[in-house]
Amino acid sequence: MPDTARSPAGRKRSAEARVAILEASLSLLRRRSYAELSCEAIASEAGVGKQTIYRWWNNKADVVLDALTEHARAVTAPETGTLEGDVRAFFEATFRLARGTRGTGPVLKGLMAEAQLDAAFAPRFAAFIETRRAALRGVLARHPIPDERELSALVDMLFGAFWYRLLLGHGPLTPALAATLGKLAARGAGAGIPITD
Amino acid sequence: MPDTARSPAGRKRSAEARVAILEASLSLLRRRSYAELSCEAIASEAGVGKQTIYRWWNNKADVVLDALTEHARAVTAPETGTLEGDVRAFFEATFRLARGTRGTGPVLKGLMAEAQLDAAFAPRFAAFIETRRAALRGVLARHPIPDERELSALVDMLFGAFWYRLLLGHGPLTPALAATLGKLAARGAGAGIPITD
Amino acid sequence: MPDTARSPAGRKRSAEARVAILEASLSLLRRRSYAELSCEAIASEAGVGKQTIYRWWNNKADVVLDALTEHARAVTAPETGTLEGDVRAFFEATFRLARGTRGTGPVLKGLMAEAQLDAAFAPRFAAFIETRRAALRGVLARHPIPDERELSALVDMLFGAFWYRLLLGHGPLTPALAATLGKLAARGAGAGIPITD
Amino acid sequence: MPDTARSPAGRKRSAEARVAILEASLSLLRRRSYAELSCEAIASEAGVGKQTIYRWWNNKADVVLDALTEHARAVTAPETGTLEGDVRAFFEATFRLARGTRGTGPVLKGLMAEAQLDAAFAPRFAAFIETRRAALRGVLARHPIPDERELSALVDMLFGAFWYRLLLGHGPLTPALAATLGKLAARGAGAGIPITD
DNA sequence: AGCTAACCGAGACGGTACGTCCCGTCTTGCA
DNA sequence: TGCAAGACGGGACGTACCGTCTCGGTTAGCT
Repeated sequence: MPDTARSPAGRKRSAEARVAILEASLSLLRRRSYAELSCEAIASEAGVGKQTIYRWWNNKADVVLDALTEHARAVTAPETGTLEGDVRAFFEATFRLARGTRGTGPVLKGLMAEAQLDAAFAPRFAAFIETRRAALRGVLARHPIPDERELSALVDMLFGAFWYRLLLGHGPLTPALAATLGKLAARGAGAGIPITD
Repeated sequence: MPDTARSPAGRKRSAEARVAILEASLSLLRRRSYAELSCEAIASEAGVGKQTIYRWWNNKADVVLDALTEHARAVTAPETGTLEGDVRAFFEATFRLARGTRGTGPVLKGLMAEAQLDAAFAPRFAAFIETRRAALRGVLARHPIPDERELSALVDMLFGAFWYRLLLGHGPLTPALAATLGKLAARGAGAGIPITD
Repeated sequence: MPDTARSPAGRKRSAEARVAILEASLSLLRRRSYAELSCEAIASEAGVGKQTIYRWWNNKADVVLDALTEHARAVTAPETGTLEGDVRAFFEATFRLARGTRGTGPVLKGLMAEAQLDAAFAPRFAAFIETRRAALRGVLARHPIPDERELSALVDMLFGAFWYRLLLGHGPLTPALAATLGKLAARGAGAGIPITD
Repeated sequence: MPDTARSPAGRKRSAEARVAILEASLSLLRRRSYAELSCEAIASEAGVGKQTIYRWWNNKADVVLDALTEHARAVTAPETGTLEGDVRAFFEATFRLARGTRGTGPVLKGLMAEAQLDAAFAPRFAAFIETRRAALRGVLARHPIPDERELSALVDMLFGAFWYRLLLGHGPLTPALAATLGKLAARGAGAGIPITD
């Protein structure tokens, strides 16, 4: 008995409506801030009923996260041979995306904000974030890191610096910062240094 | 001519109303989340007209930041003699506050969220954050750090790790993490290592 | 091609909400004065969102006028054979309604007040008033009135006396007054008198 | 000792403040409607504290009634020899005032409205109105009117017509109307007609 | 070919909070 | 004590969105 899952009766989900909603979200986010976005505005912009949004998503954060994931390219970190170079390259790419043409940075900030205010959204956003953390872990794993606890802390420090600057805006996300992060990461990982703990 | 600064005409600001509002905010935050807080509820809880809130603050974020600043003890970082120890002590104290009895952590998350959504609030929150960054810089300044750029990045990495974990909640803010941060900071600062840049 | 008038899209107006609002208005007006009435109280009493009121009416005056029109019985003026008798009967009925059980008088006063304070409401109230004026004109038209100008003035004098007493309250709206109005109207209409203008 | 009434201690009432308030009211009423008037605006316009208004008046209606009484000329009705002529002259003057340069009409409408909404103001406004009614009674008293009840009704009909048109605005307050009122009043008073009641 | 269920757009619904306006009262310091 | 200034507790305003619900109409797969 291969498959008892009956194909559900009734009309199928409209692909047109789905992409219209996702694109309307991004289109509105180009014109106004995340805070000014509303599900009503998305529905209106997309030429779609509000129910069609709430049928498939929970709220605007959910929609935007979906839209972002859809359009987001994975940050590709070329292998440079050294941990310093790999980290530097990873964050140069990350920073470029955050500063990017379509203003991914502001949207990320909005989603992070929503994750703080909406307990139901938090795990969904955390899952999205986890993919990025995993990517950085993958980069660091190319090189010997003595301790799991230190590796975890290092990932948090590196991404933390990124988010901290992104959210507070007290300093720019420049290639120079990426370089410095690479250098400090290399030292912190104890590249070539006997750990004397 | 002693002082030409005339005392402004009219009734003085009521200190009772001010503290009633600040305490009502904190009282409500003990019972419900920051997202569920509203200016109307604060006014009602404080037995105060809404206008009295809007006369002196812009929104709930402003009120809560004020209340938090009022009640916040400065994180005291004892001198331990080593950079590692100082950083470790600083973040042990910081983590303790964030986990603290009155739930400072969730409130900080709410304020950070608000700073992302309300452009007018962002600089006020950034100023609050800046006092904490300055404190950490003061701690690091006890020890030789070669480069201003690296110092700045190190501060962002350390506080970034704190905020990153606080906001995402993927890992705990334990003394063990504080210890690891101290260790990595010491290495990153190049303690005893010739910088070969 | 029978009918191109498409039914408008979307959910239909709720008849329950409409009558709940109108009845809540009247219910509240039985307990408190028109001035003390508020749209918020109506919404609360009716178990309805405020927006549902503002979607279909402009303010409380609009709602109350609607409610009044809904429940108002047309004043029926029996034919008595003479102008004096007809006018007398008309105003006996009118006075009875104004003194009436459900306190139509106070509500009329409130609406008249609103018409003075709200330029947008004035024409709606005037239209309501016009139906009453037309009724009286109909009564007078049963009898020969020499001049349109005098007819118009007579109508204004008769209704004016009613409103003047209703609004100022310096004299009662008794059947005796209705009788006197009938008598004066008959004389003013020049019953049996050659007009020598 | 005839008078123990001590002259009250403290500063005397400021005449400047009083006239400033009354003139500010009229000045504002020239620019905006009665409904848009507020005590706060009067105080601001007069350069006066709000308390100074509330010390001597109850609300804006009280102030405006005072200002109106202050500036109002009594309507003078010349004796013409006939009841018709006297009434006509009286209402020509009355209409002229209502249409007048400073827009007395709209202000009267506002006060009448207020009298409906504010039970405390109603008797004060009624007293003001009574002076006008007494004036018209005086005019009619020059001529023989058979019955007190009819005299009273006639006054209400005449003033009623005036107020009815003023409040509803369905017809103009022209000299022609004054003439018609005079004519109908004369007939109603039974000028030369044997009352056969 | 019809049935039926789920989809779709539109938009009204009950509800919450917003930020503003004005009320009438009170406090403050000066005249 | 009066006065200008203006903060205070309070109440209602009219608006914006929330997330849910009804409409009438459309689009499939299953009988």
